[in-house]
Amino acid sequence: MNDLAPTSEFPPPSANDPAYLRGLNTPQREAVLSSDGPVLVLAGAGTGKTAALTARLAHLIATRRAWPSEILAVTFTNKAAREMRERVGKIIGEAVEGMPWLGTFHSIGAKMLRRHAELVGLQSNFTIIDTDDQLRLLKQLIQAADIDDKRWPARQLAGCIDRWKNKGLNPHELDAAESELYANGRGQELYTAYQDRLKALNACDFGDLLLHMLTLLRTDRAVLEQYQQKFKYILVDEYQDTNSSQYLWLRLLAQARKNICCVGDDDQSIYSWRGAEVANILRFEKDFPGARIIRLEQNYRSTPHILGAASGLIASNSDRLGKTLWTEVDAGEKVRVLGVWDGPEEARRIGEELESLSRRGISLDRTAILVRAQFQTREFEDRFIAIGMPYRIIGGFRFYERAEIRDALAYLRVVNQPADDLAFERIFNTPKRGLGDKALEKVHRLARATGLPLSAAAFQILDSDELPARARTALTALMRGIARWRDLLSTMNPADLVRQILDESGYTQVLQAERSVEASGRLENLSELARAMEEYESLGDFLEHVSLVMDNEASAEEAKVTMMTIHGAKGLEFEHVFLAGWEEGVFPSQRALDEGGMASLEEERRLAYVAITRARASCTIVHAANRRIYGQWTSSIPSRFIGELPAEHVEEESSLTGGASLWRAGLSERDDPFAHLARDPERAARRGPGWQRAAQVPGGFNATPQRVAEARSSAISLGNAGRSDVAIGTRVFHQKFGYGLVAEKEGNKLEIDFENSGRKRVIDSFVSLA
DNA sequence: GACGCTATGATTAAA
DNA sequence: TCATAGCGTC
Repeated sequence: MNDLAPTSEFPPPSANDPAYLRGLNTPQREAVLSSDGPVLVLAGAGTGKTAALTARLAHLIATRRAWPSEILAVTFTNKAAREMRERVGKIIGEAVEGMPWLGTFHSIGAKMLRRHAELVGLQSNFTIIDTDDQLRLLKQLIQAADIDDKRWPARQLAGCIDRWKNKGLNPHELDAAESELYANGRGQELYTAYQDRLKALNACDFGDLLLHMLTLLRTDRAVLEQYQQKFKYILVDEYQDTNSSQYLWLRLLAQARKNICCVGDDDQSIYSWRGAEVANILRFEKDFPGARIIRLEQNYRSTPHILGAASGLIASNSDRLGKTLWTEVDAGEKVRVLGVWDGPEEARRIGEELESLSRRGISLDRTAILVRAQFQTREFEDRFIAIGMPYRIIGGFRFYERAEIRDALAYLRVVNQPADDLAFERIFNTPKRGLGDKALEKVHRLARATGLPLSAAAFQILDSDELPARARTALTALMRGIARWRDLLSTMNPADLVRQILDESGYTQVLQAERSVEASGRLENLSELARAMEEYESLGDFLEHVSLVMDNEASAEEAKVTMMTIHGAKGLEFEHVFLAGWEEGVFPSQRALDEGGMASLEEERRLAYVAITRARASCTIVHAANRRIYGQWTSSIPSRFIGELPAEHVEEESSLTGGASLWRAGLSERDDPFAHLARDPERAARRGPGWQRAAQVPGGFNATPQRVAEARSSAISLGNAGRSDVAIGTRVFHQKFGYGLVAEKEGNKLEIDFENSGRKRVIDSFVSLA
């Protein structure tokens, strides 16, 4: 147990203590006051980690050890960053405004990268593409490489690339085994092509924000030293979630001064599947010899039974740094384990419990239902709609992922960054303006032939007869718009600009004409977007913000029960928590077990630990004997995690004859709840990784990066000299118009007298010598 | 180019 | 079961 005696080297609490130290316990004080040298704070769930962290920041600034601008403080989510900024602001006041380096790994990476973009072959106004753009781009590359995208889906390649970037590997640094992960060893080739393409588009994906910076810090001594000098103190939240790339990045930055403080909890590491390495936390002492390790173990959140149940469960894991959570609170309910017949009953029972809590005057805002996977929320939705139980589901679509928002952003991106081909493709025929695949293909061909971005090629193609009259009219209107909007960019504020764009592009009109509830919701979202933009001075600022930060704030009107995944609940707490679907196959997830074996089981167990420790006053675990999975009724057995809860902290209840304890005794791992899948050989065959093996058609893809070209805002020729093998009088052939003689030549634009179609204006890259 | 059918596959998720 | 992506037809 902890004692109240102060650590000898630090002064004991006194009345003269600055405000930020008051109310902290001994280890928390230690975490705040041990400002110099490497420190690892192992902070258990609910142990006042954020309080200690913010106090530490305040302490560094108050004691003049560093200016706010000399502290690097990184978090994983915007929410955490915002919260820290707010709390530090409360302590140190205005000075928090001067903390430019408090943010997420990605926002800080982006900020640094914009300063040094040219060193990695980008311009500082590079676009940050999201996963949607990424997939479309990869799809194109996969097709260009003649790979069957059925066998080797773009998603999978995206997953590999993500993985490589998480590990800090550039394309040339992949070994054969990594490259083997995609298309029989063509992973490296595709990764290279992808990176080249991104550079040509003057774009980055999320992983690049870290990887490019890491590469720079590794290879450019001047840049590294600059930042090592700048950051006197480094602070890292949720250290157990760092991936290799982030780890290496931190280690380089911290190497000079070694004033690094990492806060984390190995028991709450639940993101290994997205590249997090618990090993980072385990090897901290090796990386920074003499590091001070501080444990925060006093829990201010949960009752002893809840802590006891959670601690007992996590004790089954191996390789823990080990912490013993304790609390001064001494009363409280046991964790309740409830066995029900099936999914609908689970929803019914939890609904009743919530109603009863509500009747006892407990706000539904303080309750939550946590699930392993999003699909489990459906059962509850059905029930709650029926009984009128107010609920909110966290997760799913975010604001900027909505189609209309992405469309609007695509317009802005094209205006802001002419080389953004992905955005241009998106708006090309949105709203529908009669420009189909054929027209896009033409523009593509010209862009490829000239090395211009799509929007520049589109301007050019208007001066020719390549497009049918209708398409040309439509494209002319679009391009005139783009030119106009680009002109307005410097004079008009971004909010007004987006309104004008939506208006003039016909986007608003189409939605207004629809007159559906959906459409009006979209219009609503778009005006919300414009409103959000009013805070920004330049479009560039806004786009940076939106790609990294924007998320939808939950509206707080009526009290509602919250439904979300356990992953989503990490870092949150609720008075009363319901944990649904604790059955083998659902939780622990069969899929995780199949893929990762023992390591995954332990991660699932940590997930269970996170789930239980979200609860302050009560925690109810529910398991159903029958559940419909993918439309098939499946009988299931209670999760092994239920059996691992220490009996003295648990109270069982069952609506079934025989009781839940019956199952607990005998049935453990022998039943496969997904056995029905195995009985259906055709379905089962599709589950295995066997389909990944297949011969690939070899094909060459030209990986040479295109040069990033600025498009002009008018349709004049870009000074292109045109082909030298074509002159007036040359006989040429054109796909659509046939044979003809060149009559006029101006740059790359030709006027040709065609034998059958008369005189036409065409662009030289569309003709061949006859 | 729009619509409708069929095949397919299906955690967790931040920036 | 259910959502979606891709394909084929009008």
